[in-house]
This record gives sequence, structure tokens and C-alpha cells, in this order.
Amino acid sequence: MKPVIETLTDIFKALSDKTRLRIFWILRKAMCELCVCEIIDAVEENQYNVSRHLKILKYAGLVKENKQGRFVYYSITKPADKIHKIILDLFSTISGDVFDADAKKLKKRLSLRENGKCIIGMHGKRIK
Amino acid sequence: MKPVIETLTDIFKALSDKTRLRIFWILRKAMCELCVCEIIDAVEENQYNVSRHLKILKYAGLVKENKQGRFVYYSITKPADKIHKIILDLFSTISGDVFDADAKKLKKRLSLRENGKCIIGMHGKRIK
DNA sequence: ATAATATATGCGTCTATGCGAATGTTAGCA
DNA sequence: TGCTAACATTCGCATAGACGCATATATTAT
Repeated sequence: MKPVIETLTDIFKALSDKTRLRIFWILRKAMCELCVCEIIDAVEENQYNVSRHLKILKYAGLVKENKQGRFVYYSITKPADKIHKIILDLFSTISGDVFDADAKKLKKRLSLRENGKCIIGMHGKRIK
Repeated sequence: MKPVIETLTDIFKALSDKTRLRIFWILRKAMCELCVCEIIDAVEENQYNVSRHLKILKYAGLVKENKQGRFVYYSITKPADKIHKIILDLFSTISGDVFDADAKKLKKRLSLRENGKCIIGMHGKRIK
């Protein structure tokens, strides 16, 4: 079990980068699992950067992953303690140009899903 | 006016360092202005580091200063928006060994005040 | 004016972090 | 088995941040 102060600095560090803020915000907004390529399209960042940032968010305990075939779905972790819960409350009050634009791009991307599953990869190619 | 995302990263960056977390925590806990030397005694850090960290917290809009003679008193700023308010709520739920120890040291230091004012400098020398 | 004291800041150093590019890994499909 | 695609990781570099030391600034006492 990490000391409280470690947990806190890990969380705040994870949220102190713009790209990670956007990724976390869009994951919270989505209210569902998002596959990496969908996140990439929403925030318009490189694959390796998104992957790296997701790792940091995961280490801080803010997101979790769910591997399904070659796709990896990420989602917000359910808050286990007060601090975590308050962080999520905080994000529910956040909106603004960058965030709203990301939400718009995500919505467009999610409309391409079939049966609630991602069927399009990173370069717009349909699966199967 | 800073964009929302800038405000957020500034706040999270400011809180992503252990010493700054402790300084901010003790300022919130104190519920009153603290002079720099009192903060130094509470967190047991070097003068220049405490000064620098206070500057970063101030830049993020989390604390404000009040100069009185050669003493500078710092205190928590009143939350101007929801985000700021939630951050403060978050800190009201935080406690633990390091934080509690700091609170203890601060209490001891504050008991040396006279008329609610700091009368002892950095090296334990009484003023006047 | 001079000295002393509370606080701030500039400089050098070391470490941490973010990015780009390339490469590695795993899973589905022919 | 071999190819392709989704995602992860490693390396090298550039920048940012934290610390220690020395010094600057501001204010008060002598």
C-alpha cells in the first residue's frame, strides 16, 4: 500500500500534462470503454504518445485496461476512496474549447462502431 | 484570462510535488495566515526551497501573500470557481503520517506567537 | 549609516519528463 | 506458417523542474 502522499503526487502528476488531461477527460466523458485508436482520433496525438500517457494514467490508478483481441479498451476506474471520487467530481465540472472539440471528434468516431464495438483501426481501415 | 486547460495543468503541476503538497496542506489546515519561517519549521525544508515552492503555488492561484514588515504571510486563496473549491474539498479529506507530523510541528510553532503575530524568525531568535 | 534579519532569486547541476523514430509484442487471418 | 494490424516499449535528445549555494532585496534595530 502506497503512502497517501505518494498516491496524491502520482495522481496530480498524471493530471499535470495537457494531453493526459484531455485523455482522462474524454474517457470520463465517454462513460464507456474506449479503444486506443478511438482515443487517438479524439485527441489527435501519435499512437506512441497516447500509449505512454495511458500507462501513466493507469499507474496513478485513474484508468484501467481491458484487452480484447488486438484491441485494448481503456476506461475510468471506479473510485475506491474519497480523494479519487472528488477528482472525478472535479472533472464533471470541466468543459471548454479543447475538451469540447475532443468530445465532438470522439462522437464522430464512436458512430462508426458496430454492436458497440470498435471495428476501425488506426488508419481508418475496417476490420475483417 | 488563461484557457481552462492551462489553469488546470498549473494547479495539478503545483500539487504534484511532495513539498508543495505539504505546504499547501498545512496552509489549509492552519485556517490562517502563516509566515514563511513558520512554514519552514512545519515542513522542515530549506528557506529557499520553501520560498520557491510558495511562488509556484501562488502562480497557480492557490495561495496569496500579505507582506507585513519583513515578514511575509501566506494563506489559502478563497476559491473563485468550482474547480478551485473542489480542490479545497479534496484537501479537507487528506490526512496521514507526514501531514499529521507537520501539523504537530506547526502547532508547536504557532504557540510561540504573541498577539497572533509571528515574533520568531528563522533561527529561533526573538524579534525586538 | 550600518548591521542584522526575513524572504526572494540567479546560477550551476542533476534528475525527471515529454517527444520522435524505430522496434517489439501479441492477436487475427490467409 | 507468415502477414498484417493494434498497441507497447526502448533509445536518444531536448527541455523542464528540483535542489544547493551564494547573493540580492527589503525592512527593522542600533
